[in-house]
Amino acid sequence: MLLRMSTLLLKTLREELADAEVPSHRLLVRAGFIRRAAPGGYTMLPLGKLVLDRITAVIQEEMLSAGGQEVSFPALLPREPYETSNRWTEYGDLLLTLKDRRGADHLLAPTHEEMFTLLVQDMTGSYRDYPILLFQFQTKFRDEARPRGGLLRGREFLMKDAYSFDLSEAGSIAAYGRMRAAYQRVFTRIGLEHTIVSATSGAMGGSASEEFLAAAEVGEDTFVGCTVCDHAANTEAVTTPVPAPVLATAPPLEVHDTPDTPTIAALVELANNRRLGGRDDWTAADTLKNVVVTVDHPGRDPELLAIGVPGDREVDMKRLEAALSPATATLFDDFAASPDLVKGYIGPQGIKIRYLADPRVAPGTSWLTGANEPGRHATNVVAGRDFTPDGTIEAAEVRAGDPCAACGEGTLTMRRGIEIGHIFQLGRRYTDAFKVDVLGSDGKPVRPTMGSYGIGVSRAVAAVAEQHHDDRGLVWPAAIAPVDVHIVAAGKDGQVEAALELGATLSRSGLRVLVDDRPNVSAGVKFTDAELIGIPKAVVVGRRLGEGLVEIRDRKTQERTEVPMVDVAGVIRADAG
RNA sequence: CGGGUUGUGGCGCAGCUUGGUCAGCGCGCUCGCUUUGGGAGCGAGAUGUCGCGGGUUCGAAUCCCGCCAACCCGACCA
Repeated sequence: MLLRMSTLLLKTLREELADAEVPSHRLLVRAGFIRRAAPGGYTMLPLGKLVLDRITAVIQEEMLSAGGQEVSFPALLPREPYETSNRWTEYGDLLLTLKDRRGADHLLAPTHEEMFTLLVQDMTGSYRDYPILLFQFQTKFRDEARPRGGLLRGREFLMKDAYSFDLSEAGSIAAYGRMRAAYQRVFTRIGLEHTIVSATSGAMGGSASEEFLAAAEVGEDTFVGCTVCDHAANTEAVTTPVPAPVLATAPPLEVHDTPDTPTIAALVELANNRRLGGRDDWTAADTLKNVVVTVDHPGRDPELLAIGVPGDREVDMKRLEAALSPATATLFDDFAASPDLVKGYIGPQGIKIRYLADPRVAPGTSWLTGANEPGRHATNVVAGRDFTPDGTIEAAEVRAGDPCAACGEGTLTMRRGIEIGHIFQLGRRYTDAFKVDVLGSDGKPVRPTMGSYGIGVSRAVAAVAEQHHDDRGLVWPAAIAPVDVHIVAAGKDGQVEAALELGATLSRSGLRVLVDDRPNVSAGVKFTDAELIGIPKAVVVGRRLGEGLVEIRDRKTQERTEVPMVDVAGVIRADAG
């Protein structure tokens, strides 16, 4: 393959786009890989399409060698299957729906669990047909409230989704393991430094769930690692170690007048000033903060729910929603309408609504909390004695330095990442919904269990750009660079002709080649563009052409070496992906 | 969904306060000549429904109303 810059649909921008913030977005636009075409929708220009296709090829290769079979479903689907699985409502506003000319409801699919399940139901009937692993590349649609970051979060994006169907739990776990390994190979091959973290499965439903996060400052996911063990988790999935049971030796509950203390800070200050309970060492962590939220279950009436967390912590709404999924939660503030709930002075004792507590609010722990009367708080409020939560919930914010639940020794560190892959065991959620049964070897019906495995392909382009750039531009990993070598004709005197000739030679030897043969463009411009575009190797055909020498530049290391023209293919090939 | 900021040639911006040679600048683009190893020089050009709709006015990029879009922030605590 040989591309000539003089004819390539490419326009690099000298100046920054005004509204591009994140590095990948800025650079991909400036270097001429993508262009915005719609809110949350991007056109892949020739260079961008080449990268996308190379990533696609890597994924396809690994999926096939993991035993996958490729199919392709429509993106435009009727409502019924999603009605059956309940996702028409559960997916909420994120689902991009439309009506056809007859008024019938359709959707532009956000993922394709339903269609894969129906296909397998349609085409299998016997245990002999299993196990099955299917995958596709497909444009997915989500009606994002706020697309951002260019390719990082769009309303339309390319995704590889795969689904495994097994008749045994062991088979399903094995499929999960194979896909997990395949994903590691994919991300390693395309040059993404990634961490596998425990996750929640969200609106897709399911149990065991892990995310592949590419570390990047602009990532929307926060994940934790452990200083001692190799535990890693999305903050949404972090579990809080339950403190050792405390003997219930606390003195009886006592109510105090605590005027003007609607906030934890004011309460702690007053408690110390007045030596509440004979102490002057109260801290926010001794208090129990009770937050009321309105929970919206899809297709059901909203419910009021109180959440109890130690007073030194905020409620993390993302963690809360993950814990309540598929329901969504909003902070409740209509206290005028609920006289039972005294804003700023809520306590769990005798509360009339459902009450879920942080795991730290373990039986036997004693708290300073609201007395459910204006201007009054209670001390020695003991969990399990003075109140019993309706359950525990992981909704409190996670902080660096929190103890690790996995090993019990280390503490948590926090980083940000881009979700580039998500794998989870779906179980029978969809095979149940569609009543998929096949005949087992014993003649009895068996219901397949599923796994679901997704990779954001277009997002991966941006993730790679986030991880591989410098102040001059992009620095593509060799395995997915749009081409292997960028030949720059630096000057005059037949250098363009020589560059094209060299390009043709390299191309015949199987390399992907881009030749900057633009006439009347100065060498400086060509060098700057080459660095912006970020091809791993550049070959400069320039002033020593007469001696048969050209310069090879490594984009990443900036290293320059002069080599005889005849050796170029060998040197490039040694490093090409 | 809320808040903030912004919409003026392909890109980046000025002009708006105080309505009337305000349709302007830089980059890019076209043509010619020169130049050619680090975003070249000179000369000559082309490109605008000033986001959209309505209103005020003799006259609107500029003032008023409505809408749309983009970007950023927040999805905020007892």
